Amino acid sequence: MTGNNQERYNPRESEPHWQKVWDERQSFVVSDEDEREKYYVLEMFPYPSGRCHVGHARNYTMGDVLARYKRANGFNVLHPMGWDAFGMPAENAAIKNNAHPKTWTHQNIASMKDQLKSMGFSFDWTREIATCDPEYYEHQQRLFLDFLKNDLVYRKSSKVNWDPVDHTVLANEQVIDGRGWRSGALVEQKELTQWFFKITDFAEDLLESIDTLEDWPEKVRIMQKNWIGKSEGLTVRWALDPETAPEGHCDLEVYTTRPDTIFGASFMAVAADHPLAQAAAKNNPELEEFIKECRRMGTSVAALETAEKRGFNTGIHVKHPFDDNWTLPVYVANFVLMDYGTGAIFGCPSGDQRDLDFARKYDLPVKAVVLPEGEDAATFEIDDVAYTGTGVMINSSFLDGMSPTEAFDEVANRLGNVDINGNVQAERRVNYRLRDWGFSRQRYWGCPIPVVYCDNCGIVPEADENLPVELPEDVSFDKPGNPLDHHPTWKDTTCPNCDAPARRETDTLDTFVDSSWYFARFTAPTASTPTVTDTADAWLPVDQYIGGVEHAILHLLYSRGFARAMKICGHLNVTEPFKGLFTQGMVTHETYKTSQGDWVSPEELKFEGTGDDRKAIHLQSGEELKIGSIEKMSKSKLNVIDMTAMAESFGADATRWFVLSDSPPERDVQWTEAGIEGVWRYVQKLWRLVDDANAIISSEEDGSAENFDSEALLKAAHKAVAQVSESYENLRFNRAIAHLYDLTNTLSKAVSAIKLAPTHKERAALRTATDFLVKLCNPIVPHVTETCWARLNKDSILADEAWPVADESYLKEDSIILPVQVNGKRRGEIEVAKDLPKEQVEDAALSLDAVSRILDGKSPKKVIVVPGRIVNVVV
RNA sequence: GCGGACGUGGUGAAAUUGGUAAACACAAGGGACUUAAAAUCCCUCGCCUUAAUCGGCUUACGGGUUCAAGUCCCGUCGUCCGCACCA
Repeated sequence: MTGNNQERYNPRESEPHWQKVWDERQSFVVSDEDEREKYYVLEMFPYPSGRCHVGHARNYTMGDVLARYKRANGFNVLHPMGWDAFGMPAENAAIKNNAHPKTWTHQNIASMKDQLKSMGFSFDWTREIATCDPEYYEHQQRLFLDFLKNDLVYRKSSKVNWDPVDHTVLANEQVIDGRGWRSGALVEQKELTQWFFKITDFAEDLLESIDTLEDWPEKVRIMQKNWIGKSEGLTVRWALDPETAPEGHCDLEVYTTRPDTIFGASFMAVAADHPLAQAAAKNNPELEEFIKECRRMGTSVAALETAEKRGFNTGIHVKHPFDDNWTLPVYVANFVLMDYGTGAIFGCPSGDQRDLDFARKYDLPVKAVVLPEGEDAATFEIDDVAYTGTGVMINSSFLDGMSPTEAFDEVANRLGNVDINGNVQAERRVNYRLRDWGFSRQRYWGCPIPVVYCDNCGIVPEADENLPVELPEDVSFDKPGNPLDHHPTWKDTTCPNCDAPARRETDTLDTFVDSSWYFARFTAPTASTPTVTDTADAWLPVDQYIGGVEHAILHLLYSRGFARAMKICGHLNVTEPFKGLFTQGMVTHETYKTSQGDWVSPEELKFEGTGDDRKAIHLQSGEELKIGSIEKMSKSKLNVIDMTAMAESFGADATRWFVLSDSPPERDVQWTEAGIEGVWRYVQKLWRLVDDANAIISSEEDGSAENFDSEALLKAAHKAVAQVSESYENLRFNRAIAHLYDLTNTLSKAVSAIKLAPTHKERAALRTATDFLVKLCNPIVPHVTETCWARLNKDSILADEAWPVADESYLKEDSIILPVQVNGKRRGEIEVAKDLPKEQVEDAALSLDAVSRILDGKSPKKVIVVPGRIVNVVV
């Protein structure tokens, strides 16, 4: 390092400067007319919670690096940004601070947009959309009406969490230990008629097409497959014992994927909402109380399934399909879901852990019916672990000796021919775990559902010319419940059909609807129809979609379902909206709470002590805070670190580099600022190094003596181009950074090796290596590299420059170093020509001192030569 | 409870996907330069043993497959994400 330059790179000056230059030149504004090949990079758009946090920084930096890299590679890159702007926090702010959701949201958007701009992200801001703007949701309403016309949405009754004190519907998140978060009242389940999107129409296609999503992470594909949950089973009708059957009920239909275990059945269980349970409860107050208790559990599956398994014997009995004299009790059980299958099961304790736990609890028989290989039928017993594997049927009458698969078919065939109360007793049925998407919300801050209820005409779609159905602004949040419903006049309208007075739908759409098609709207953000089909087809699918793993199922599945529905309605022609998916790891942080249970932000506390004695002290009150678990950064838990706080001290470039360095992008990271000083030093070093190199490059004098190996420098430079390009291509940003450090170190050594006037060759090598380094770093640190580029006397800006190309001839290695192992342990290494024949490699390895010492004159048992990799001598 | 992942030095991690474990960094320690500090540069840095080399051990834990395992298989423990009204 010559180190004679005492100047420093100043991001405070350079960053706004280059942002202005890019802005003025419209460097990132993309045109539909461009002839070059398209590339659509999209990061999941943010909810405008107020400020961007470092998790956002990680997400958007990844997308930006890819966008800039692809642009330099000659693609016409679409890289838009917008706002997922409807949602509960805006209403909560309205209740808490008396801020109107619209004002609150727009202020947040303005502030977050400033933050994003200051980070130098290459978004095409001319395409910005906010889902809460009528210009956006008008088209969403159009989509809704098209779906309605095409039979893709419908109404049905379903359950919500009901707060009986606040008279309001609660989100699962607002139910804490079975109580409403504000009122503290025990939550009840309540039936409401709501709007549903028929995503199950696409279940089979959504499942099958997963195999075509080759650029998706395997884990997401597995999760979606499991979520759709296709199973092939049997519905079986069990005759009720007439003695015990409630009036009007003669059989009970269950769904099972294991009809082979039918002789292991020991009880029946139905959901609390099952008609048979309802009927049985009519003259059984205790059962009625039990059912009521089940309804107090909230609606989330996680809550239901983690609750203690409980059942209530209804006194009803069923007859076993293969034995009239065998009756089984019918229970109402809190773990049976009305939504899945038929809402009723038969319990086979030996073959299902949950059934076994239930049987042990209520002292029901446990009979093994599948014998694992290697066990003896006479002694095999189920203790407290159910056996779910395969084997041979036992204790199962005519099924004995069959495999479970054969037994499945046998049961299906036999019962398929039996008539019970006018129906076949058993039918094969393909079942999906996937349910239709209930997307009505009883809230204000969402897209109004454009339908009208007319006493004459019933449910009437709003006329197209009346769209958008706009949210009223004069709403009050004084009382709980849906402000749209409370509004004195808003719901009064006239029927688009008959002009009679009518009422508007007061439910709004789930915010997941907003994000299920925004990627399509970005392709024509101001069009007077939801999309312009040709334009959408030209841009879609999104080539690389980047966002958190937490969206692996719902958002991505809904979007896939919407794309199919939009295709049916003619808005798109693609089926799969996201060709490539990258799920970044979450940025996590400790959480802190006061003794009252209020969350405290990390900015409002200090630490005392270390290790086990570490204490968090609230700055304001001096109170010792409870240090909670490490969780995903979220506004609701206040464990967020502001995105630009670091940028204000160290610059956007250093922040961008920092969030990508070290950790692989798909891995969760616990946020820490440790290391940012090192990045700051690197940015300074890069700038200084370019400056020093430039001084040498631009000197006119050619020396005659070599200062450094210029061939080696060129080799390193070209190798870096290959490695860094490959890393960007595969979104392995941490590896790209390691390679960039390597090239920087090599270049830096060359520059500081210059003691005499450099030769012409040396200056040429330095020029190439320096240009490459600056270009390779540019996607991550675009501001400082533009400054460097200008320093190198270039008359272009880097944003317009093409990506460097590695010269293959520099990438070849003539000789390689092979490690030599003896019995799998490394004992030495040999340097050999790259294509040296195996025998000669073997000889070279055996002649190593370390090897011959161990061999001690004996000949080896075997020598394994893996070309280009390793030699292993087995003794 | 169910589904999906992850676990490597003081720290973040790398390992061409079964082939030299610890690349590249951060932190720490030592040194050079300086009146001093900052900045910068050089050196050391998994553990044990040794003056140093040599040697031995080491990828959460316990088994297994293989010439060879961080990587594949089985089990255990821990952490995180999702579970349909948070976004």
